[in-house]
Amino acid sequence: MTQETAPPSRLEALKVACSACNLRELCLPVGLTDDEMLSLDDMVSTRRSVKRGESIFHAGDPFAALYAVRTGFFKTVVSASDGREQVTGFQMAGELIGLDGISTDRHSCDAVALEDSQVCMIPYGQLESLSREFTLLQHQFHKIMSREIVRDHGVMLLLGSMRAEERLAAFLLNLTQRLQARGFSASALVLRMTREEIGSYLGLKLETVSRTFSKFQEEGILEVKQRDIRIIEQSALQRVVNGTSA
Amino acid sequence: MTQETAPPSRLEALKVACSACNLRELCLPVGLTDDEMLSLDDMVSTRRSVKRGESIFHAGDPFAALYAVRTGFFKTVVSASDGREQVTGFQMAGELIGLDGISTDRHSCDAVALEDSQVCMIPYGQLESLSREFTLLQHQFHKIMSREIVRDHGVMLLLGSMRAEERLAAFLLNLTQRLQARGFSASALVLRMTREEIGSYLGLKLETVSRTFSKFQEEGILEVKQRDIRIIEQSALQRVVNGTSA
DNA sequence: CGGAACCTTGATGCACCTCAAGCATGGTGG
DNA sequence: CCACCATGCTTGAGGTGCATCAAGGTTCCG
Repeated sequence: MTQETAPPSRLEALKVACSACNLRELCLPVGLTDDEMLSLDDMVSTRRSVKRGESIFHAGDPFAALYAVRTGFFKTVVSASDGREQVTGFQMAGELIGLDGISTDRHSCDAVALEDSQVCMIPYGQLESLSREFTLLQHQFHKIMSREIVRDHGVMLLLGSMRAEERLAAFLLNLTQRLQARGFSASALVLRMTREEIGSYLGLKLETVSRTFSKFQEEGILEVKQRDIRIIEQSALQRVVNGTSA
Repeated sequence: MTQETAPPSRLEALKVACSACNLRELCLPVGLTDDEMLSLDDMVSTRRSVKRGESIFHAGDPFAALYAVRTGFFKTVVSASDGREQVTGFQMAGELIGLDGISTDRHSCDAVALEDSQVCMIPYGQLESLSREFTLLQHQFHKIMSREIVRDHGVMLLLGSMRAEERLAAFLLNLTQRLQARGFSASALVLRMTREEIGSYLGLKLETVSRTFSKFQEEGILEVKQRDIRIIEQSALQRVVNGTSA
C-alpha cells in the first residue's frame, strides 16, 4: 500500500532511454533534437514497476517527481474529507502523472495502477533545470500541463451538462481515440477499469453505467461482453455525444 | 466592492509595474527578487481595459499571451459543438487567464468580463524566455498551472459526487476564501455573476441555484438579497459541504 | 471447488429539471 | 427625472433521469 521508491529486489539493469523509446512521439520528448534527447536519457534514469492495485503515490505524499506511463494503465483519484472519491482521469502509455504535486509540493490525489505497469520517473528538479536549458523541452512540458487543463475543462462540461448516455459515449470515443494513437484498433477495446471506476469518473453509479452499456448493445451500437467492448457503429456514438440521438 | 488601488484618472494603459502592484503577492511575481521583478516590469508592459460583457479572447483565437486580472471579475466558458456551455471558472484579481491556449496555440474557451475590468497582458513567448533565466519565476509559473489542475480536480469531485446544496455551499466558501485573501470580508460578498452562470459552473439549473439560496436563507445560514450575500453561519456552510448536515 | 469481486437487471423513490407565471432591478431615452 | 423595458430572480406544480435497494449471475483465482 505504501509506495516503494526503490523497488528492492528488482534490478533495473535496463538503462531507460527516451531516445530508444517507442513512445517518444507521444511523451515528453516530442520534438527534441538528438542532443536534447540524450540529456533526457540521463534525467529519466529509473523505471519503476507497479503491480495492479498498487499506487505510485498517495494524496499527501511529498512531491518529487513526475511519472510517465511506460506500460500499463492508471487511474488518479481525489478524495473528499468525508470519504467520497472521484476518479479524475485514466492514464495510458506516454501520459504524465503527478502534475498536481507541483502546486503545493505534495500530491493531492492517489495514482493507482489498474494493471501491472511500468512508469519512468522524471525527477522534477532536474526537469526544471533541463527545461531552462532546452527551449523545446520547456515548451513541450508547458503544453502537456496546458493539455491537462483543457482536458479537465472538457470533463467539467461532460459532468455539468451531459446525460448518462452522452457521458459514456464521450468516454468510449475518448478512450478509443487515445488507443488508436497508440496503434490499437479503433473499434475493439478491453476496459482496464471496473464499472464503478467508470461511474466515478463520469459522475454516475455503477448500475447506471451497466444499464447504459446494455442499452447501447440493444441498439446495436456496441457489443459488450463484460470488459470486452466492440464498437459496431462509431458514428452512432458520435451522434449520442452531440445529443443528436435523443 | 470592486477594489481600485490607483484610481486611474488618466490613461494609464501605458506603463504597468508589477514591482509596484499590490497584487504581486498573489500573482505571478510571488517570491521574485527585486532584479527579477524589474525584468517582469518590462515584460508586462500593457494593461488592457475590458468592459462588462466583453471578452479578452474567444475559443479558437490564436494564443499569444496570458492575462492577469488586475481589477474586476471574469468567467471562462467552454462550449460544445451543440451549443451547450459550461462555465469552467471565475477569476478575480491576481489570477491568471489563458493557460488553456498553450496546448494548441489556440484558446479553447471564452474569457468574459463580468464587470468592467482591467487585465495585465503577459506575452507568452517572453514569459518562457524570462523563466529560462529566472528559476523562481519558472517555478512560480509551474505552480500556477499545477494549482489550476488541482482546482479543476476539485470541481470534478463537486460535479461528480455532490448534491445541489453541497455544491453551492462549497462554491460560496471558495469565493469568500479567495476574497478574504484579497482583504475583503469573509462574511459579506456581492456576486458578480448571475444565477445562471453559477448554475452552469455547478452543473445545476438557475432555478435550483435560486431555490438553494432561499433554502439557506430559511435555515438562517445566509442572508440573500439578490446578489448581496451575507454569510451568517459559516460553520453551517462547512457542515453542508461535508455532508454532515443532511 | 468455493468464495470474492464484479456485473446485470428489476422495482421503487427522490433530487433536480422543466415549464410557467409573476416580481425586482437597473439602464435608457423621452 | 420618471416611465418603460430588458434582464434577472423567485416560486410553484408536475415530470423524469438517475440513484437506491435488492437479488441473482458471471468470472477469476487461490
